[in-house]
Amino acid sequence: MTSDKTIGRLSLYRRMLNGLMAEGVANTFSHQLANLAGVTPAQVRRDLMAIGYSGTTKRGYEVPELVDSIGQFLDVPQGQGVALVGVGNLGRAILSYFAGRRPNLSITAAFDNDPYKINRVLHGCHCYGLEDIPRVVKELDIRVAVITVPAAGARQVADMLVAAGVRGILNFAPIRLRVPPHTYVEDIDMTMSLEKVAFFARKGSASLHKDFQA
Amino acid sequence: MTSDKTIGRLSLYRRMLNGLMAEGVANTFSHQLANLAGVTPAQVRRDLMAIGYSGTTKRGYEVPELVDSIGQFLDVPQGQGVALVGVGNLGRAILSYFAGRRPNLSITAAFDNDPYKINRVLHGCHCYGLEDIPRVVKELDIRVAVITVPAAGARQVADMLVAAGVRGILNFAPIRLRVPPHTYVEDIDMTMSLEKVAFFARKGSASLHKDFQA
DNA sequence: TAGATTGTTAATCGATTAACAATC
DNA sequence: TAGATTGTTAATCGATTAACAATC
Repeated sequence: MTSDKTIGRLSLYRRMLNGLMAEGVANTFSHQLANLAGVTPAQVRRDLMAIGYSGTTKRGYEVPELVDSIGQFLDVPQGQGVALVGVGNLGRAILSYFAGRRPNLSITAAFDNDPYKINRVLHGCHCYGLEDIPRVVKELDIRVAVITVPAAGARQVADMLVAAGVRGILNFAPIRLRVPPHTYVEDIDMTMSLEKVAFFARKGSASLHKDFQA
Repeated sequence: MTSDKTIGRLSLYRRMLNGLMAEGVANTFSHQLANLAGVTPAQVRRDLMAIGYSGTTKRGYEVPELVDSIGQFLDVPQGQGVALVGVGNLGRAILSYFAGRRPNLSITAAFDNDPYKINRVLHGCHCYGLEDIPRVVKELDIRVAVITVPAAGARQVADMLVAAGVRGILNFAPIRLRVPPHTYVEDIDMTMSLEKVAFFARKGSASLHKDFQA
């Protein structure tokens, strides 16, 4: 019963811990990790408790062990393939963004309906036609997809992906996808986000970011 | 005391209403709008109540009037300028994404430290050097910025923007910015989002998207 | 009127925070 | 031990939902 938000924070914690490891830090305390991730120490402890990792009162949390524990909890056992549909400006930017970033979670197939893009390799990723979605998704056993097509085509693409076996979608199209139960959709709505920022920039709301501890 | 989430939903409602207007629909009911936006009818009514727009029991909400009301609530009186810092793959994709989309909220200045990009025009937007941030932000009276630089440079960029007068930041860098109070930061963390999707795709969580009403 | 809808309050739900005993 | 930290429960907080009177 791990919540959506908990999973997001675990992803953050791991990133911070990787940063600490790179600096050669061997152990950390909940308040240090909390400060890096921007949450409360109690939150950190609750989240780590949820994945069954225990610290000690002396040293807190062992950084390499904790990274490992989070990985065991979050990651697919063997590297998960990801599909990206819609190789426009945004799609290409995302291909490049994820290229070689997380070997465990890399985009392994791209799809577009532009004949000039089909059968080319972009950022190390082969581009197929949309009609190849059923075949390629099944062949590569892809369960996760990113949708970066315009709103008008997003629903049809989502239907094809789900029919081919995709169970999680990161959706950049500004439209609500209709998916069957047990299919997870995460929306990134850049227009909505920018409008929110503009609103609060004008209204002077309190910061979303809590103040840091000195 | 309008919450973060309410503002986001208002942005969604407006988009749905614009779609309805394009179809020539003159009035709508809370349950119809709720179905389009993926929230409950009660939620829609509460949100619209918050901006002071009233429907009638006979016709529900007048679409054009409501679009206007939301605009008056959300939008800056005269078009707000937006700065974008970091004209890499992602930055260029976002420039293109917002180019001409919302005339009321368009990116009016881009910044990068690459000499090959400086003084060029990309997607209709002039690119300046990072050192021009203080001057240009003040000259154009920019209050909103998008950060698409790598994590290593994001904090420094945010500090420059805030010092120059920016009060809202849409941050794509995977790092927590440290901003003074009354500065609003909205993070879009694509790596975290994709990890969440991969997790729930594997674990088979219930869909984030509630089932639609038939 | 009857029926559907709105505006608004009360109840519910879930997540976060605060508090504190247990531990080293 | 004393002091700082962890694990865990209880209290709090805020947002969402349910319920219902008022309205046309």
